[in-house]
Amino acid sequence: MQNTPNMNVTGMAGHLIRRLNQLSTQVFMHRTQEEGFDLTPVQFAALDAIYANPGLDQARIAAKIAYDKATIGGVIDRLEQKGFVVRSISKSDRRAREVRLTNSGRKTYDNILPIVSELQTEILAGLDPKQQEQFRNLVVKIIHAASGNQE
Amino acid sequence: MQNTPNMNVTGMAGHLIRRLNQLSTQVFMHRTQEEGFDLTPVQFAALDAIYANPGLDQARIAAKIAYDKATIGGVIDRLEQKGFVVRSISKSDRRAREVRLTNSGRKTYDNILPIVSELQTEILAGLDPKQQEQFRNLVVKIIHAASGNQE
DNA sequence: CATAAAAGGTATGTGTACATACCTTTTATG
DNA sequence: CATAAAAGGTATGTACACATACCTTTTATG
Repeated sequence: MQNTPNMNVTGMAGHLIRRLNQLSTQVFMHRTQEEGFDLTPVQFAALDAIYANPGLDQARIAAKIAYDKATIGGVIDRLEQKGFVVRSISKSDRRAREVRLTNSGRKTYDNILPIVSELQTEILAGLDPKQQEQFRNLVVKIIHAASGNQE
Repeated sequence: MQNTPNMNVTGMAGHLIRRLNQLSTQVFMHRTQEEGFDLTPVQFAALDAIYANPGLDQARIAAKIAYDKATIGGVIDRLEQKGFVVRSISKSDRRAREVRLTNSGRKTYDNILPIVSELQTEILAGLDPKQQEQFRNLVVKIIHAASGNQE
């Protein structure tokens, strides 16, 4: 299946990637809801970044998980509504909002993390362990090539 | 990088896939806009499905490109506003809306297809041709495993 | 053939995703 | 040190993405 001008759209990388993302999101939502959680993949990613870096401001959170600052604003809004984080104005920079987990947020994160870790394998269920490893390596290579980036 | 409970979120499959999709969408939008087109990846996918199957109804289009019928409704709305497609009530089933390309839609599709084909390689720029092939094969395997599906 | 179930679409609501514009605050520059 | 440029956030607008509810029409079943 070469990427010639004759290739069907459904065989193109972009289309396959979109479907992969659909699949990934669906597995995440179904599995976590089954366990009684109410978090989206993005909300979980933000929670993770804040857990690892208490007091991080929104711009830094956005950069860490590769998001637009406008998007992250809304995500933090919803995490705040759910009582998982609190925002406070930074003393060193009055423009910045520092974000921290509440006890509820920390507890939720601790409880959901093993489930999220586990469901990663479910997303890649079509691949054996060696292929899963291969897949991850290829994706990391693609992402790194596309942007001089962080992690 | 095994997927252990200790794995960082940014190394998890779900997160990598989300970033891949971001990248893919960005390349699509930037390249096609550079060439003067105003189409999203989803709009292009719909256009392709209609091009290949004139008179297809919305439910069938949605199934072909793996979308929710509610989402496809909006996508077709916008393609109609741009003058690329027309909708008509099916004679054999008055619930169904048959969708067809206009001359403008056909011309736009013909002109944008080579650009979209080309940009697929740009998305996977970090991989050599053999790895790109490997990547596509792995993704197809994942998607097929996740759903008894069409193509 | 009457009625229930199913299917095609639209409407509504939530949540990304991001561009652009805007306001405030900070930093850089002359 | 005044002012411009840059950075942090919010607001607004467009476009997915999908769940749920709802209406209409078709199909299945007794």
